[in-house]
Amino acid sequence: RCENLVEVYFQLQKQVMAMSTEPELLPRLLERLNEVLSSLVKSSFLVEKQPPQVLKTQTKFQANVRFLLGPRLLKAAPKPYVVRADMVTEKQARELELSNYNNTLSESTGEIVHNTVALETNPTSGTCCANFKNVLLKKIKRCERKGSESVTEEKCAVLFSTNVTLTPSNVSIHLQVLSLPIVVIVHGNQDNNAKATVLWDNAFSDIERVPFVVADRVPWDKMCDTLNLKFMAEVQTTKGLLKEHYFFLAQKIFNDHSASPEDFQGRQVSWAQFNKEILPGRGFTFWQWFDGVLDLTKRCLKSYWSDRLIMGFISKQYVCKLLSMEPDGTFLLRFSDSEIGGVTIAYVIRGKDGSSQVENIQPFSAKDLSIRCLGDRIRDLGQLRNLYPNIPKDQAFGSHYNSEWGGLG
Amino acid sequence: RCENLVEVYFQLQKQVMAMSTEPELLPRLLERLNEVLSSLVKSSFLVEKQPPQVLKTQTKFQANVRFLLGPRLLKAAPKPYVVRADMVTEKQARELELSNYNNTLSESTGEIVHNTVALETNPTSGTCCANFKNVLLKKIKRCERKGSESVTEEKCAVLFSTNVTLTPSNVSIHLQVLSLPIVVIVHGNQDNNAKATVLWDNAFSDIERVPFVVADRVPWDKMCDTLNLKFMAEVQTTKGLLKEHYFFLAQKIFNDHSASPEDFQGRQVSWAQFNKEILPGRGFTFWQWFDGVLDLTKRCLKSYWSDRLIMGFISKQYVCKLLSMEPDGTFLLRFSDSEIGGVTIAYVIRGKDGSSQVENIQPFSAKDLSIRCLGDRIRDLGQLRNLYPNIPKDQAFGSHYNSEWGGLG
DNA sequence: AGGGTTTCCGGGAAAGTGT
DNA sequence: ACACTTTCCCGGAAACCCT
Repeated sequence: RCENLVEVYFQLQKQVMAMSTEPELLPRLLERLNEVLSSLVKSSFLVEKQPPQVLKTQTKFQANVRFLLGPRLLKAAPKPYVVRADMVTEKQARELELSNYNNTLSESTGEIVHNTVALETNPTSGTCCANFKNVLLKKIKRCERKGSESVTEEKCAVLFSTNVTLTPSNVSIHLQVLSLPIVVIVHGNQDNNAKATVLWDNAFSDIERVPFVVADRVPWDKMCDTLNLKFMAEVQTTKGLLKEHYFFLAQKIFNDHSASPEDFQGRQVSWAQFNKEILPGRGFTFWQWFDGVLDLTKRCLKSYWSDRLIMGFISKQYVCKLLSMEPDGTFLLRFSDSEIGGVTIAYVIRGKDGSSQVENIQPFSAKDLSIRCLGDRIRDLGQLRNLYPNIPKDQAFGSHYNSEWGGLG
Repeated sequence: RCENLVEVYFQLQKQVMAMSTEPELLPRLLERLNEVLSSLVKSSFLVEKQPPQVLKTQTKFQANVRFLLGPRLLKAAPKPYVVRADMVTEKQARELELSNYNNTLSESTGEIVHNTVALETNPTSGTCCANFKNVLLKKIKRCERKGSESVTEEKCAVLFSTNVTLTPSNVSIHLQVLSLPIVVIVHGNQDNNAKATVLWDNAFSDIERVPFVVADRVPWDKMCDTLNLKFMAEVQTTKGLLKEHYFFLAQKIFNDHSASPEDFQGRQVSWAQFNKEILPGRGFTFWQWFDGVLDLTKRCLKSYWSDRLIMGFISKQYVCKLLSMEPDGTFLLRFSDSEIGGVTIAYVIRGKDGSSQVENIQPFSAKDLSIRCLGDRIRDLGQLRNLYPNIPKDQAFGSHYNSEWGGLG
């Protein structure tokens, strides 16, 4: 608790003042003490509630900053101090960081409506906060972009700043703190790509860094962890991704279908592979596809996934190999490769002569599944008998059956 | 062409000036002439393109005012004159009218963005206009409303105003003109009711009136004409409403099922009956229902209506009487009474014993018909044979058949 | 509690912009 | 021509407001 540190400071100050026996040392000691105090005070000004890291213009959002030492150092403020929130570019953030937050901002990169809020000490909780509700970014001024950079790769931040005068010492001090990096969008169709930028940044940036540099390529292992955590967080499940899933994802993102799982271990994956390059023969990037899966699973398949009824991340070819050796009507579920946010059923038809043919049903989208849920659709399809490897479908999906046909236009 | 009048004025002025033989009369004559000029000039400032009479906040709209005498009287304007557009309440409009447009506006009842536009003379067309594109009403300040009045009954207007200095005489003059009355809405769900207010006002207001008074009740005959004109304009058809339709509508709006068509002729219908009172047992007013029919017909039934295949405005009871005397499979189309914007098929089933039963199919909405059109739906239904009175359905609807079953998820 | 009124905002459609 | 980016705006949902 940093308030204790302040107490230590004041005790030290007293001691130094008392120590008037060595007058030529005193000024230097005091100066040093003041520096320490200033740095301590500045670092106790924090963003308690971050603004959304994907921020849409013309859409209200919330944020909250807290001055930990406020209750101690602003005891009898004559008029309430006001905290400003301003949009700053990555470049501006970097300059601020370089100046050790001693510069002040010249101009912001986007107008925030209702961007000043009083810094108030709540007497009951003893916290000193400025609570931004109903803040709204009206318009964003984009930076110069070089080459293939898209606006959803551009990071900016909200700078919270205020001037306060500390009560006992009467020292005036300029407090500033940056939010986490933010990607500003103007329409929902940019949400995907903005999320990719934020995910990459959050996962792979060093804690101490020049804002907002981040590696351009990272070990595939780390990417796997990130995707796994994201999947579990987004879908709200405790069942994470498995080794075979990672293998499939590696094949997809590296577009390499000959390497072994071990080969992928040591590989590096680039930002371009993650969300710039179009997957061969598809109209979307790896992340756009993966995010589609996240969305579909979150919305319609959470319980199925958590019951491990969805193999999901597996290639059509491999499914074909697996199923062709199984009895008639064996099926499994995989995410569509060709369609964003689709899940498809693969099943085997085995002739009396022992010949086998693997069929893939036209993928279901979240919209389809909101009309009739997956369980019911599986029940409807007579050609499906056993979930791979060998679970009778009624046993596997029985608890997900919802309604007989009828009802629902 | 009022420019001629100006010429007459200038000639008169010259003559009067020349007529210095009677010096004591001169000042009075001149004064009178100036009055005439002023009134002439003022009345040549017109709204060429009216703003929408149902105006939604936060939605761009256009308008255009024209100063007919501009090209004649503003020949060498030093700097361009600017026309303002301001929202005024009905009360303010009335006060302006009373002052004969000599007052100036103190405050508007809603902020219009980009509300000043230059009054420019187009050299090629020789017109002097101020063209408001990209105007937008940001917010509306509602008036005090008494009792049961709804915001969609509130009329306001746009006041266009400017100050110009006439070139030859160097007289400065304040030009003002009001738009037609406007109902301001904030959401599409108010559109219905706003349209009712506007329709009533446009149809039943006197040309000369205090803004914006209008009768509270009007002869049913006039209402019929109005509904008919509205129907034809909205649906874009040359086939209007028929006597029997009016009779049915009268029964509905007056909630009187015993009166004869002649009885209704002389009746008065009130605004309340038109769009305030809820139809008994329904959740909507007469106009809301009628507007639903307009919308449905415009969007999905235009050609059917124009081919007179839709009886439409007819009561369930009367249909029952008609059909019960017809052979099996005789059907007709009527607008649903219970559902806004629905069309239903009534048909007769006749048993071998001669007994007959009239059935009504669940009404189709515009959404239903956009999925599969009415013609196809009639084709699908095997129990339908002949359109009342006696046209084989393939003959009546054949040209409206569109697709066999299949296609379309 | 319920209807009238307004705000919020997702997402389709179209316009604008750069290449 | 095309893809990226933004604006416009409909209409569902929720909040707000007034009984």
